[in-house]
Amino acid sequence: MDMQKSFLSPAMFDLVSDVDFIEMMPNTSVMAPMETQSTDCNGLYQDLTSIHEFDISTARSNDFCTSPVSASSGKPKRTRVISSIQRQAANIRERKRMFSLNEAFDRLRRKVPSFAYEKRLSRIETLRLAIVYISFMTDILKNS
DNA sequence: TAGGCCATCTGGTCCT
DNA sequence: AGGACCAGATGGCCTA
Repeated sequence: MDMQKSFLSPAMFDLVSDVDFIEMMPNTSVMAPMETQSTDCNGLYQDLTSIHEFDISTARSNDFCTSPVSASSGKPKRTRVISSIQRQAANIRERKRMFSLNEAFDRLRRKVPSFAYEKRLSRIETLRLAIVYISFMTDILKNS
Protein backbone atom coordinates (compact mmCIF):
# COMPACT_ATOMS: atom_id res chain seq x y z
CA MET A 1 0.00 0.00 0.00
CA ASP A 2 1.72 3.16 -1.22
CA MET A 3 0.16 5.41 1.36
CA GLN A 4 1.40 3.23 4.14
CA LYS A 5 4.86 2.95 2.63
CA SER A 6 5.18 6.70 2.47
CA PHE A 7 3.98 7.00 6.03
CA LEU A 8 6.54 4.49 7.14
CA SER A 9 9.41 6.25 5.46
CA PRO A 10 12.72 6.37 7.34
CA ALA A 11 12.28 10.10 7.82
CA MET A 12 8.99 9.50 9.58
CA PHE A 13 10.47 6.94 11.89
CA ASP A 14 13.24 9.31 12.84
CA LEU A 15 10.51 11.37 14.43
CA VAL A 16 8.95 8.43 16.13
CA SER A 17 11.62 6.46 17.86
CA ASP A 18 15.20 6.36 18.90
CA VAL A 19 15.47 2.97 17.24
CA ASP A 20 17.38 3.01 14.00
CA PHE A 21 14.66 1.80 11.67
CA ILE A 22 16.76 2.45 8.59
CA GLU A 23 18.99 -0.45 9.47
CA MET A 24 16.02 -2.61 10.24
CA MET A 25 14.07 -2.00 7.10
CA PRO A 26 15.80 -4.55 4.81
CA ASN A 27 14.85 -7.31 7.22
CA THR A 28 11.32 -6.24 7.91
CA SER A 29 8.02 -6.06 6.17
CA VAL A 30 5.30 -3.48 6.46
CA MET A 31 2.25 -4.48 8.39
CA ALA A 32 -1.20 -3.05 8.65
CA PRO A 33 -2.40 -2.02 12.07
CA MET A 34 -2.47 -5.18 14.10
CA GLU A 35 -6.19 -5.10 14.75
CA THR A 36 -6.53 -8.84 14.84
CA GLN A 37 -3.23 -9.63 16.43
CA SER A 38 -3.46 -10.16 20.09
CA THR A 39 -0.74 -9.81 22.61
CA ASP A 40 -1.00 -9.98 26.31
CA CYS A 41 2.03 -7.86 27.05
CA ASN A 42 4.31 -10.89 26.56
CA GLY A 43 2.38 -12.71 29.23
CA LEU A 44 3.99 -10.63 31.87
CA TYR A 45 0.83 -9.94 33.80
CA GLN A 46 0.00 -12.02 36.74
CA ASP A 47 -3.37 -13.64 37.18
CA LEU A 48 -5.71 -10.96 38.45
CA THR A 49 -8.46 -13.26 39.64
CA SER A 50 -7.14 -12.99 43.13
CA ILE A 51 -7.51 -9.24 42.83
CA HIS A 52 -11.17 -9.54 41.93
CA GLU A 53 -11.75 -11.86 44.83
CA PHE A 54 -9.99 -9.65 47.34
CA ASP A 55 -12.37 -8.71 50.12
CA ILE A 56 -11.94 -4.95 50.13
CA SER A 57 -14.24 -4.56 53.11
CA THR A 58 -11.55 -5.98 55.35
CA ALA A 59 -9.28 -3.11 54.38
CA ARG A 60 -11.57 -0.33 55.56
CA SER A 61 -10.22 1.81 58.32
CA ASN A 62 -10.65 5.34 59.56
CA ASP A 63 -7.08 5.99 60.57
CA PHE A 64 -6.27 9.56 59.65
CA CYS A 65 -4.15 12.15 61.30
CA THR A 66 -3.26 15.70 60.41
CA SER A 67 0.25 16.94 60.04
CA PRO A 68 1.33 20.39 61.22
CA VAL A 69 3.08 20.84 57.88
CA SER A 70 1.05 22.88 55.44
CA ALA A 71 0.68 21.75 51.86
CA SER A 72 1.76 23.96 48.96
CA SER A 73 -1.86 25.06 48.63
CA GLY A 74 -1.80 26.37 52.17
CA LYS A 75 -4.32 23.83 53.38
CA PRO A 76 -3.41 21.82 56.44
CA LYS A 77 -1.83 18.66 55.20
CA ARG A 78 -3.92 15.59 55.79
CA THR A 79 -1.74 12.57 56.21
CA ARG A 80 -3.51 9.30 55.91
CA VAL A 81 -2.26 6.68 58.28
CA ILE A 82 -2.83 3.51 56.46
CA SER A 83 -2.88 -0.01 57.78
CA SER A 84 -0.94 -2.76 56.07
CA ILE A 85 -4.19 -4.27 54.88
CA GLN A 86 -5.26 -0.95 53.39
CA ARG A 87 -1.85 -0.61 51.76
CA GLN A 88 -2.25 -4.07 50.30
CA ALA A 89 -5.67 -3.15 48.92
CA ALA A 90 -4.27 0.06 47.43
CA ASN A 91 -1.47 -1.89 45.80
CA ILE A 92 -3.98 -4.24 44.24
CA ARG A 93 -6.04 -1.32 42.92
CA GLU A 94 -2.90 0.21 41.48
CA ARG A 95 -1.99 -3.04 39.73
CA LYS A 96 -5.47 -3.20 38.23
CA ARG A 97 -5.19 0.40 37.11
CA MET A 98 -1.85 -0.25 35.44
CA PHE A 99 -3.26 -3.40 33.86
CA SER A 100 -6.09 -1.45 32.22
CA LEU A 101 -3.60 1.19 31.12
CA ASN A 102 -1.50 -1.47 29.44
CA GLU A 103 -4.59 -2.97 27.82
CA ALA A 104 -5.22 0.44 26.29
CA PHE A 105 -1.63 0.56 25.05
CA ASP A 106 -2.10 -2.86 23.47
CA ARG A 107 -5.23 -1.66 21.69
CA LEU A 108 -3.37 1.39 20.43
CA ARG A 109 -0.46 -0.79 19.27
CA ARG A 110 -2.85 -2.77 17.11
CA LYS A 111 -4.27 0.40 15.58
CA VAL A 112 -1.01 1.92 14.37
CA PRO A 113 0.92 0.49 11.44
CA SER A 114 4.26 -1.00 12.26
CA PHE A 115 7.01 -3.13 10.85
CA ALA A 116 6.81 -6.80 11.61
CA TYR A 117 10.16 -6.84 13.25
CA GLU A 118 10.74 -9.08 16.21
CA LYS A 119 10.48 -6.50 18.95
CA ARG A 120 7.12 -5.03 19.85
CA LEU A 121 6.74 -1.27 20.19
CA SER A 122 7.43 0.13 23.61
CA ARG A 123 4.85 2.40 25.21
CA ILE A 124 6.71 5.56 24.31
CA GLU A 125 7.27 4.34 20.75
CA THR A 126 3.59 3.52 20.47
CA LEU A 127 2.59 7.01 21.57
CA ARG A 128 5.05 8.71 19.23
CA LEU A 129 4.04 6.56 16.29
CA ALA A 130 0.35 7.20 16.98
CA ILE A 131 0.98 10.95 16.98
CA VAL A 132 2.78 10.80 13.64
CA TYR A 133 0.17 8.43 12.19
CA ILE A 134 -2.71 10.72 13.17
CA SER A 135 -0.91 13.73 11.73
CA PHE A 136 -0.24 11.84 8.53
CA MET A 137 -3.86 10.77 8.13
CA THR A 138 -5.05 14.29 8.93
CA ASP A 139 -2.83 15.66 6.16
CA ILE A 140 -4.23 13.12 3.72
CA LEU A 141 -7.78 14.16 4.56
CA LYS A 142 -6.88 17.83 4.15
CA ASN A 143 -5.30 17.29 0.75
CA SER A 144 -8.02 15.08 -0.67
C1' DT B 1 28.02 -4.32 31.71
C1' DA B 2 25.30 -0.23 30.77
C1' DG B 3 21.04 1.31 29.33
C1' DG B 4 16.15 0.75 28.15
C1' DC B 5 11.80 -0.94 29.42
C1' DC B 6 8.57 -2.52 32.54
C1' DA B 7 6.10 -4.13 36.96
C1' DT B 8 5.40 -3.07 41.48
C1' DC B 9 5.30 -0.50 45.72
C1' DT B 10 4.58 3.70 47.96
C1' DG B 11 3.11 8.24 49.59
C1' DG B 12 1.08 12.58 48.17
C1' DT B 13 -2.71 14.94 45.97
C1' DC B 14 -7.08 15.33 43.56
C1' DC B 15 -11.84 14.24 43.05
C1' DT B 16 -16.43 12.42 44.12
C1' DA C 1 -13.63 9.17 53.67
C1' DG C 2 -11.85 6.63 50.34
C1' DG C 3 -10.84 5.61 45.53
C1' DA C 4 -8.34 7.40 41.43
C1' DC C 5 -4.45 9.34 39.72
C1' DC C 6 0.33 10.50 39.62
C1' DA C 7 5.31 10.43 40.07
C1' DG C 8 9.47 8.68 42.27
C1' DA C 9 12.10 4.67 43.76
C1' DT C 10 13.53 0.10 43.11
C1' DG C 11 14.56 -4.21 41.14
C1' DG C 12 14.28 -7.66 37.35
C1' DC C 13 14.78 -8.85 32.56
C1' DC C 14 16.65 -8.26 28.07
C1' DT C 15 19.71 -6.61 24.46
C1' DA C 16 23.66 -4.41 22.20
